Amino acid sequence: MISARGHARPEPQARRSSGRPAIPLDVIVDRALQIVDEEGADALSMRVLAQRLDSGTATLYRHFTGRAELIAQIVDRVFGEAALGADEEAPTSWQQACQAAATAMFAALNRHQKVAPLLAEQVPIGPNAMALRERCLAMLIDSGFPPPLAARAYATLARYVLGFAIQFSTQGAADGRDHTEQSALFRNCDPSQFPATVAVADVLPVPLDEEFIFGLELLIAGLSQLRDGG
Amino acid sequence: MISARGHARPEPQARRSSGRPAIPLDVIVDRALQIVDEEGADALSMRVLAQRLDSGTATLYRHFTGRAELIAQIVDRVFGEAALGADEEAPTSWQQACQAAATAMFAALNRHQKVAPLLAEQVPIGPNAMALRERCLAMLIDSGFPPPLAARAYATLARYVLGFAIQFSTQGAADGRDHTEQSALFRNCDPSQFPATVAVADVLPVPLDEEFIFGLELLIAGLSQLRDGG
DNA sequence: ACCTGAACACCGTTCAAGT
DNA sequence: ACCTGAACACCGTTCAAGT
Repeated sequence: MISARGHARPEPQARRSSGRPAIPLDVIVDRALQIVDEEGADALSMRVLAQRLDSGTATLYRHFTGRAELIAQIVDRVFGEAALGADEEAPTSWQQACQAAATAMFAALNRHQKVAPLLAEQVPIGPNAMALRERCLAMLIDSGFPPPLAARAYATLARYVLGFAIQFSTQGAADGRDHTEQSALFRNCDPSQFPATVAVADVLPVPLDEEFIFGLELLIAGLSQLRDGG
Repeated sequence: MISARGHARPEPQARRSSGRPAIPLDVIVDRALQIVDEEGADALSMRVLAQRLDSGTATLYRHFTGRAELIAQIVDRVFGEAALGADEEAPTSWQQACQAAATAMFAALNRHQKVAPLLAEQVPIGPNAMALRERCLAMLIDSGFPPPLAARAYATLARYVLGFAIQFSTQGAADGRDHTEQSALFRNCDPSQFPATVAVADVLPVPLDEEFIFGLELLIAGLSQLRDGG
């Protein structure tokens, strides 16, 4: 309330007329991620993004060379969240560290379910993605993994997380098929044609995070054997 | 050459004028897959597909309710190839059967590298995908896996393959970054900022199929332990 | 200097009109 | 009955013209 109407600038934050208060890049990426979260990746067009920012499409091309770069920044923001999540715990073993990192990435992609398909469009080389990869690889090497094994371990874990995260984007999506609906679909198969499918559908739905942990522990257990001289 | 000019129909196979020789659905899907293979998923538009078939976009909507259904059929065709590949070997253990199935799917997606992102758009429920899942689940249950374990095992393997296959679509793609170029990119990182990344990049590139087998064997070894009472 | 409306060449989808 | 041109409401991207 201090000097609320003191040396006020003309039009404190009016409707973004023709001044130069360029929109900060963070705000653009925030809004873009928001659109993806709320309405899906298909809903993110340069036009609607510009509109949400009270701007024009041409203005966006001042910040990004094109849609691909915008998407790269959205993806890297999610990697940033994953890095934060992985930091929360102080692991005492490389097994715990791997589990924490993979789970943090999984959680970040869970929070932003519609982002996963965007990961398929390009190899993540944003700063947050680079930092996260470096941290994981360094941790593995420090834990006694020879570099070739560390490389394979990281690649395997990363792709496992990605494969799982993609499942998010097809659940509760536009086609309205979520995880439990999907198991209902399998349960209603012709039992004479698909007996095994029906049998496991009866035992489903398994929560997705439980399915994720299941395979993650398999991989980590396998890595343990390899490292300790399998 | 028998009666080559006998009771010839008018215009043997001329330029698809206004007759009713409806284009067989297989041909449409063939052509669509061909476009995806050759020019990428983005190049597959209803317009260019119609053009390649000497037809119009509206005609396509007689065979498919929309683009989504066309894509579903393309995806299921690839599952069909995977099923054929898995059939080629007569496995003697569930471990071999899992390896064969996952490898066949991997190989099919390798042959059709640009198809992988399409898998992210919907849960595969085409006939070939259903049949492959049924076969795998039945094989696991027959091998003594309790249904809940079989369900998790299948989900884990399926998502692992998908996560790996997606990597295909980003290599050699429009951005011209392939697997070896990518490792070169990592090798050229700032070594003081990314020492571990540079260290493993020196030891790369690992062929993608070797990376794939590495994690696959980890998963199968882990499943063995679980089933035989871990 | 920075922003913008309007254009260009595309999309998926639909429908009245043709044969 | 089946096919089709042309339209509708969108895209990403660019550029001359505004302030």
